[in-house]
Amino acid sequence: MTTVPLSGRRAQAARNDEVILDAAREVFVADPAAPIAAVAHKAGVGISALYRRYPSKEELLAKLCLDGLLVYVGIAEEANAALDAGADPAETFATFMRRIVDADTHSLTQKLAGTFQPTEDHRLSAIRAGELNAHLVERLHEAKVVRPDLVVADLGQVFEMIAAVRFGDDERRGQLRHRYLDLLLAGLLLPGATALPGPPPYVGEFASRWDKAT
Amino acid sequence: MTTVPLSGRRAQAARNDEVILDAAREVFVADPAAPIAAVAHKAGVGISALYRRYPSKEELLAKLCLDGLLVYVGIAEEANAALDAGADPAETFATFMRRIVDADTHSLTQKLAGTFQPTEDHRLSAIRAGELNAHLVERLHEAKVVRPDLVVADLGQVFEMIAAVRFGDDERRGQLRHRYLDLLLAGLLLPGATALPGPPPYVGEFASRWDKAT
DNA sequence: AAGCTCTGGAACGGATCGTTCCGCTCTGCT
DNA sequence: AGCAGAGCGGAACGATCCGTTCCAGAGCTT
Repeated sequence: MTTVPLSGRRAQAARNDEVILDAAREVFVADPAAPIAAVAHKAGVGISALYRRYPSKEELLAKLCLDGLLVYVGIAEEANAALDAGADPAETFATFMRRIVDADTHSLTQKLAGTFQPTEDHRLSAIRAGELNAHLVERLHEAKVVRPDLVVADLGQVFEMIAAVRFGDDERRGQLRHRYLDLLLAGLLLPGATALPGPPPYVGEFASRWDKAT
Repeated sequence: MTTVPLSGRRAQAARNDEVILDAAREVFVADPAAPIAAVAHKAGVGISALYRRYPSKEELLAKLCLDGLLVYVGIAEEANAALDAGADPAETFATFMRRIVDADTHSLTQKLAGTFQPTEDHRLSAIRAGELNAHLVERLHEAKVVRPDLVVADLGQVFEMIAAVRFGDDERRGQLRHRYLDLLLAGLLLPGATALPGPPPYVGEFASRWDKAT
C-alpha cells in the first residue's frame, strides 16, 4: 500500500507488484494448473513483468502459498486469543470458520501444495498452523461446544469440502459456501447426533499432499 | 458377466471388455484428466485394445458417465420406491445418500462432465435423475424429516463436497467419506439448527458444468 | 495353411506451456 | 537535449505431453 505517489515508470512498477500478486492469486485459486500467461493476461501486463519479479512459476506459487498460510495463522491466532479472552466459544469457532472460508486460504495452501518445492518457511508456518488448530480444538472440547469425536484433522477436511463449492462469481460462491459451512457447523456443534463412524482422520494423512509430483 | 468360458482368444477379448471399463473407471475417477495410456496400463493391455472398442477417448468418457448416471438413477429409484412402500423416511434418505457416496457416481458424472459432448442419452438420464431427486426431496419434506430450507440442488453440492475427500486407498477413503456424510446428515436432518444463510442453490447453476470446453 | 481377429506399442502430429530473448518505451539524470 | 538503462510486451523456442494412427505379429478358426 504505497501511499506516496511515485512518479511515472517507477510508480507503475510498484503498482504492478500488487496487481500481479492479486491476479496470480485469483487465477491460481480458480485453477491451480493455470498457465502463467493467464496470470499476465489477468493482470493486464506482459509475461516479462512476471519474470522480472519471480524467477519461475514455482517461486510465484510458493509465495502465494506462504501468504495463504500466514493469513490462516493470523486468523487462527485471533480465534485463540479471543477464546483466551473469554469470548463465547461456539461463536468464536463459527466466526473463525467463516473467516477462513472467506479468505479462501485453503485454495492457496492445500490446492497449491504439490506444485512447488516447499521451503523452510512453509514448513514452519504449517507447523504453527497445526499448533494453533490443536489448541483451538482443545479449547472447544474443554468448553464442550463441539461434538466429542471431533479431531483436529477434521478442520482441514471441512475446509476442503467447502472449497469444493465452486459455482458462480465471487459473491455467489461466498453465499453458497456460507450455506454449506452452516450445514457442517450444525453437525459439528453440540448437541450432536450419533457418533461418527470409522476412525477419524489423523494429521499424517494430509502430509503427502506436500510431496512434489516430479 | 460371461459365465460361459469362451475359449482362448475370444474369451480374452470378452474379458478385456470388462477389464478395460473397470480400469477406465478407476483411472478417471482418480483423475478425470488422465491420459488414455494410463487406462491401458492399468488394464494391462495395449492402446490398441482400447481403440478397438471406443473410437475415441471422448466416447469412452461418455460411456463411463452414462453408466454413472444410470447407477444414480437406479439407486434413486429404489429410494423413492422404498418411500412409497412406507419405509422410514429418515433412514431411507440416509441409506440413499450412503449408497450414492459408495458408488461414487458423482465422480463419474459431475467431474467427467465437460470432457465430452453429451448425447441425448445423457440429457435424458440427467433429467430423470433430476425428477427422482425432486420427488425424493418432496417426500422428505412431507415427512418433515429434513430441515425445511433444504432444496433439491443441495443434494448435488453435498455429493460434490463428499467427493472432495480423496485420501488414502479405497477403503480408507470410504471410511472418511462416511464420516463426513454423517456430519452433513446431522446438519441436514431435523431437528435442524438455525436457518441457512443466503439464497439456496438452484438447479440451473449446475448446468454450465456440462458445456464442453472447446 | 490361409485368413481373420485382436493385440502391443512405436511413431506421428498437434497442442500446451515455461522460459528466454529482442526490440521498444519512457524516465531520470547529466 | 541526449543518453543510459530499467521495465516492459509478446514473439519465438524447446520441451513435454497426449490422442490417435499404423504396422507387424500372434493365435484362433476353418
